Amino acid sequence: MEARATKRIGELAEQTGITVRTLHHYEELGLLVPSHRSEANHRLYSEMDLLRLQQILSLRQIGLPLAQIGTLLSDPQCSVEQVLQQHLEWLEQEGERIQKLRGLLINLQRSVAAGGSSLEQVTQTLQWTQKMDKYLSKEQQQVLQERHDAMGEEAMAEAQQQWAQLGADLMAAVESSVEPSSEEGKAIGKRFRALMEAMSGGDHEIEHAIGAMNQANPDMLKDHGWPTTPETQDFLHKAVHAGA
Amino acid sequence: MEARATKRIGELAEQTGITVRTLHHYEELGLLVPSHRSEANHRLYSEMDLLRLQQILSLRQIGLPLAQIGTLLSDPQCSVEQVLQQHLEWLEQEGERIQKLRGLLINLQRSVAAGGSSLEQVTQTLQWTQKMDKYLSKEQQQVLQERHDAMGEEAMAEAQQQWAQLGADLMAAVESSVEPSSEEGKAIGKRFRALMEAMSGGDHEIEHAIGAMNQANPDMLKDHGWPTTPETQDFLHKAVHAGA
DNA sequence: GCTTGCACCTCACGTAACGTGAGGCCATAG
DNA sequence: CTATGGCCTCACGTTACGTGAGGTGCAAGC
Repeated sequence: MEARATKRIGELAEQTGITVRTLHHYEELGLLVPSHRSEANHRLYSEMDLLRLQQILSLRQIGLPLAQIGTLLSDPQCSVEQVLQQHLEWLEQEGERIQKLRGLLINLQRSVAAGGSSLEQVTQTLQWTQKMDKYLSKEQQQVLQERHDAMGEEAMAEAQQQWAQLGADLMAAVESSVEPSSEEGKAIGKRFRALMEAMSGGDHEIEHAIGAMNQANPDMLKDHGWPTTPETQDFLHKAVHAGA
Repeated sequence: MEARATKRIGELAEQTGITVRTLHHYEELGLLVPSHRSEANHRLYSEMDLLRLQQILSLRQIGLPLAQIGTLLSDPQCSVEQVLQQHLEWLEQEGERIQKLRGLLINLQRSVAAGGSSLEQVTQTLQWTQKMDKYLSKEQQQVLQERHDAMGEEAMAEAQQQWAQLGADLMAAVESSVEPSSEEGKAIGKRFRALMEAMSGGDHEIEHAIGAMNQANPDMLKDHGWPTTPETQDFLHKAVHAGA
């Protein structure tokens, strides 16, 4: 019954492809305590120890935390399937998170390539997407993204231009006290509707969400030159209503 | 030019949805140092500070480490695109790693569902897949996996049975000093070839890799009851050669 | 006036899985 | 006799904070 422990720590480390420090660490955690010590207090590992280490490394290989491995190896009541299932779920969540970040970064790169590369540009885009996440579902975002992609360079630039022009006209109309219900007012309302529909594809939920988003934080629009005073808001609302 | 700093730390934290401790932390790192302190030594944040914090949070949102954010915000020479590109590559590597682990875990769950749920079973399977990774390319593994899947339950069980029977016969033949070149020996060789081809689909590279794998660590076979003595190895080699 | 409560302050330890020395013991090779 | 090499035991550094512990300044209620 004498289990002679022959392997020294360096050999064991080399055989299993890990470092000496890692074995030290596992001993600190109580994961793998060598069965013997030499008279010079050197660690001596037995075959059993080697087997246990192989188990540890196998479980580590799939990304299990060492604490989990410890309970798995010490507590026979611990269900292996359950641990695996749990870990798998964790992995899938991590995967989703990574993919989400990846998508975000790719979008960001496109935006940087298109616009400026300055930090402010990046921050703007990021805050914008953050708001998008808050107000629009993934499907709705995808719809917008697809419509955006389908437009092409020049169409985008033109739309941009038309929004800017509409904003200026709206501001001027309010400035010169035009009636929202007048022909001029209704024309502005119709132009707004047209641009909005071109953007959302006529999806009213999307339009509503965008409205809420813009209402909640006007700075985003203001930074793009769109008027955000209560008067312009009110005018636009009435003009759209009158033009319908 | 008097930039009055009005927001206290609690308000700033609430407005931006982070904790007070996080703001403390950012100050320790030098990421966000409030522009003023009250006479009671309370932190007072200005609008500029708020903007900087929003930048920090935006960059944090995409998973950038705080140190990177710090250099981005302080060193104007630091290229934003480059950092983004680098981070994207990092993310993709992480994603691959996660997917690989996910696949491993799913395979493992199937194996556990099929065989026993004991820890030893899991470790065996893991070590086996590890060796597979070492000796076979992804494509080769996929070929094996597909053939495995295509076989179905009973066919697998039968193959398993045939391998076991062949192992026993091989051992018995060596035991009773049968000549490898005899009809009985050649029969064993042919049975071996047949089973091997059924497994690999006739791919010689795969067969060679499996041979190397088994040669390098005989324990895997031994644990399945396959004879691994030099004599049986030798007999099998000659018998296959004679039967060809 | 005293106490309570609240927002704030400054340490300082804990987290996961080791890496990386620092300083010392023991044994063998030159 | 010393130089090297393997081993030993601390012990700090890493990431982005969480979580107290113990103290201070300020307003309100008793």
